[in-house]
Amino acid sequence: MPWSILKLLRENPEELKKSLKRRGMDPGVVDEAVRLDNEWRRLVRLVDEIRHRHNQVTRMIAKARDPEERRRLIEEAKRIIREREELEKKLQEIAREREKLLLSLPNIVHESVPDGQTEDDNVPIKFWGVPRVWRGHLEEFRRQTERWGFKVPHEVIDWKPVGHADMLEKVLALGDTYKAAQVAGSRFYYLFDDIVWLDAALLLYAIDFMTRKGYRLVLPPYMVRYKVLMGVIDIETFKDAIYSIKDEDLYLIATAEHPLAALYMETDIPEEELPIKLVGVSPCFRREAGAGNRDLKGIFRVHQFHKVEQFIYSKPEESWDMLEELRENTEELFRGLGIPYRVVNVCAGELGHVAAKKYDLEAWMPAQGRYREMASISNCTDWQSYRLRIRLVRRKGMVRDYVHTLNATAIASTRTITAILENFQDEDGVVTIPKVLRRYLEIFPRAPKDYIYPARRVKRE
RNA sequence: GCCGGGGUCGCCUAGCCUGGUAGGGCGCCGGCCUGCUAAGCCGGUGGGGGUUCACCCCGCGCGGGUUCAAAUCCCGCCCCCGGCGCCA
Repeated sequence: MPWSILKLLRENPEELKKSLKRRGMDPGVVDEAVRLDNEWRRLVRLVDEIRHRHNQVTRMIAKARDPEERRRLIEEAKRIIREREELEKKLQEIAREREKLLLSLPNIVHESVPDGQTEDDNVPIKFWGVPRVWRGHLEEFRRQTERWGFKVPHEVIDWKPVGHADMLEKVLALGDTYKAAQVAGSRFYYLFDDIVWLDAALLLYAIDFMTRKGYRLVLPPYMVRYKVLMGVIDIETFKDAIYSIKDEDLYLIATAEHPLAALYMETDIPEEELPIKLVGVSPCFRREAGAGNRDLKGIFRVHQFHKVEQFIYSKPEESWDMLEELRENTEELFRGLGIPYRVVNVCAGELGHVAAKKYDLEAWMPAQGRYREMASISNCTDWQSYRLRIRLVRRKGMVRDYVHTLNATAIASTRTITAILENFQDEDGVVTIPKVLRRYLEIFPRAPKDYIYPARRVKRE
């Protein structure tokens, strides 16, 4: 019984309740789960006993030579079956309920995760870069940094930067979300020319960086079966995020994490092969059903984008170090781009079912005067591997444990583009392209190299 | 999409026709033996329950059915291989 949640449920249900309370969930499900688990175990014992009796009689029939004896035993077997069927029905019912409830339980919150239920309760652990802060945002900026005791060096500017949505559509005129809305709906987009080059360059930058670190490059399926999704996300996320294919058991992936986690489903991994480090590249499709009217303008929150994703299968005892490695990778990528950011330790209530701990990397957005999520870095411990039956086999004693899975954004194209548009525009609307992207652009004659120029003059009041 | 062949306990494989406790090899784990290594010998090797080494149940791609009894017979689905068709 190596699954951490079941283990805790049986050995220390109070701890499990605490974890649920920290997530702002009803801890009552734990009592219900304990009750169902006990009842299930009781019924398993009963049913096993009857099956045993039936097996005994059945074996005697095979041996019986006397026809009268045989007839008598078959009658006896039939009688036992009638008795068995009733209990089996009950067991099946309880087993289903138990399974449903167990699979609905969220991951156990790690002790280093801060309390809290909203974004405001996330705790910044570090700031990097020298953010440009418009004079009108100064007070807001101080609140977002000093509240946590950080003194963040920043450059004060007197002109107000243009928001990423207006930069894209009005200043640069390289995106059209109105036409896209007509064609596909809101939260879709057409991108043109330099922005498309930028998208491609960002992906290559991340792929190059991650593969140099020894991560294996993977292009995964963009659609997966229902069974796979239930192995990697919870039912709520499924409803809010996942697009399905009509008349097929296929669903568009919301991130490469899903097919990467499933790459080893129903597999025993020898411990000497761990950690397995992958970098996936794929489009991501998200319904954003729970998003309401948030970020309706521009390309910050959209139904499709490209992402380079880091993924690690790890031994349980190494996963917390791996989480820090993934965080460092993502940070290095954003430092390379020169985008000022902070890293927050996401509070218990905002974690999502799957993760035991999660960091978000948030870029400073000079036009909004806020840090906004660019990347997220999670340790899912054995939550996914239990469901997908991914185990590691230890040589010593041939022990089977569940591996730990971790995932992290390397680069999500559209979001990173919004950060570039806001951070690297000058007063005239010219956008400077991060130097690290140059090598991925210079081989193409028509790609921009150093700057993206505005289509029209920036009007300021 | 059609026709044919196949999917067995980590890997390979026997058993299927003719229903009656799933056998062997490799690998691995533990032990014995042995100057060392190798070989050899013995036991173990999936999931679950349990009074935790007694024992029991389940497990032969998945799900149903027939039967006292299903790896074995029947039906549906998934996947793999070969052939045909279609196709960027």
